[in-house]
Amino acid sequence: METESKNFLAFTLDPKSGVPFYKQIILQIEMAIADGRLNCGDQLPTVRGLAVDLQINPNTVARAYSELEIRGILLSQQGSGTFISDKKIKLNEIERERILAELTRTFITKAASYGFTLNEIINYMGEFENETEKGDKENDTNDKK
Amino acid sequence: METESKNFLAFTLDPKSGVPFYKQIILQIEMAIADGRLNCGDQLPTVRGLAVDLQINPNTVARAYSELEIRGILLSQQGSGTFISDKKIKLNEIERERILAELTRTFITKAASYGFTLNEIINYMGEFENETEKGDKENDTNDKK
Amino acid sequence: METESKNFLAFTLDPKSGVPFYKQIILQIEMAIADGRLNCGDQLPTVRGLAVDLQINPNTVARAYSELEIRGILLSQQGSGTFISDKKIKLNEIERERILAELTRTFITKAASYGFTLNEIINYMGEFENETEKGDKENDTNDKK
Amino acid sequence: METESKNFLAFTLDPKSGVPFYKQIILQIEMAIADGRLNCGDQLPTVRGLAVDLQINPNTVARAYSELEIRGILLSQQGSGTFISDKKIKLNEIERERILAELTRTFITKAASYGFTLNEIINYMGEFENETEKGDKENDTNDKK
DNA sequence: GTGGTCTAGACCACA
DNA sequence: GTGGTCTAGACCACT
Repeated sequence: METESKNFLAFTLDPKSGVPFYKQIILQIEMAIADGRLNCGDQLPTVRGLAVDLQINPNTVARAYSELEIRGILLSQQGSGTFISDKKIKLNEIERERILAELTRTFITKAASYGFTLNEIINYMGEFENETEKGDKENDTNDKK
Repeated sequence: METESKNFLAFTLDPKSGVPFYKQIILQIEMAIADGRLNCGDQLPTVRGLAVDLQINPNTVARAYSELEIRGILLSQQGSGTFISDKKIKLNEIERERILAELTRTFITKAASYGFTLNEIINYMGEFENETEKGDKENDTNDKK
Repeated sequence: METESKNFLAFTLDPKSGVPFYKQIILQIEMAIADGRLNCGDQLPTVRGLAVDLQINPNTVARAYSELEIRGILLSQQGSGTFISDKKIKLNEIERERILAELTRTFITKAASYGFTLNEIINYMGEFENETEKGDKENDTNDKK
Repeated sequence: METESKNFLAFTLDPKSGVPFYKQIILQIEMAIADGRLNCGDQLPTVRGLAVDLQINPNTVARAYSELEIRGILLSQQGSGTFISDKKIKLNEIERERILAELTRTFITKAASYGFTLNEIINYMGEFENETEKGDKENDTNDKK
């Protein structure tokens, strides 16, 4: 359950997380706006298209979009699509950290259940970073041409 | 809504959080295992005892214990109590590495959907580690005096 | 106390067996998966529907489904229903063999404690296979006419 | 949780089976008498000894023994121990098959949850038999000297 | 409509 | 004393 749109925006849904699908979509759109991956005027995937990509009920996508529209974050224009409005998202650091903490906690306890210690996990993440840096540089090179 | 056992194991419930009671109990047990406050063979509070302490229905505690038992983390025995399972994870190094890689990849992908960068994640995990260490040191200090 | 779904999936409960209702449901779902009557993505009867059919409390059905969900065999989604999980087991051949060997060894040791010989076990498994085949053929015949 | 006595009698307890410990012990003693591994006059392990071996409460072993004594299958003699009586065990084939069916069903559904098919399992058991035959012959040779 | 959570209270079986 | 099972019924949230 993962999809990548034109705008380097990847939605992922986790059915096991307990968080309802529509809330997962809302959160990911908000975060994308907050950190600049989505900007004022950008078009969002269509309700139907995103529903197909994520293999969920279109009503669920519609609910996420409509809630964001009510809050003034999205603008739906009949016939042309759904767009990011100019309203600023005020995602305070506390909220951001709460989400990261939740994801991290889940990850650590799951790894711990396989017998990995906190130290082991962090060390591995360090190696992971190094490997990925190499990959990133290669990508950078490709982008520059 | 708070209770403290002999081993510095305190359960607290936050009714306002929106997180179901039984999940809050599960999370606290998982974290206690992950950071070593609970170890193989340790006995947990009794279902009824914890229910009284937390002022909730015994069924709710039983549900939390039961989920952890299904997942192989606890072992309940009629008449004697509920204990941390001593499941020995027999994995060779290659399999261990493969599992950790898989868990990490999934975690990072999911975090990326919310706009967190790899650097941000690793930094946070560092803080995460420090917090746990701090807690341990405070306990050590208290214990020694 | 018997119900039959569209796909030749019949649940029956035996109150005299001493086996808890929720476990009887679990066993029947497991067997239906093992012999192919239930496949990835198939929807199960609704909690309330099955409860009415079996004339038991919906909580009892929910408990059975919930245990199977925790074990990763089912996936429940609020508002849409309960489905057979499409978990893809990614194991290479070596790991597969290791797991089967481990399971088999444990099974044979346990059976030996009850005085069953390896030959006896293998013969029984043969009959077990034949029974399932017979059932399948009967269904095939019924389907074709 | 496994122990082997002098009489080629191995007790195994499965805490996850749901069958109470005392019943597992009773069943295994009955089966051992029925198939000749235990004979009239044979001494059983002491209550304490078996409890230590199986890492369970002595009361549990005592309960199993006392239930068998009430049924005339065991005889306890103050100060000397517990012995098999001359009472015949009438374990009909139906009961025996029921136990084997239960063990087999559990084994098969567990293996199925790892993606093994019934055929695959049975084939593997065949190979397993061949390997073990070799081992048995070696043992036979050793025994003859 | 679907499943999820929680309560209250009963009864059973094991150690 | 311990945990296990089941019911009845309420209320909530998601699709």
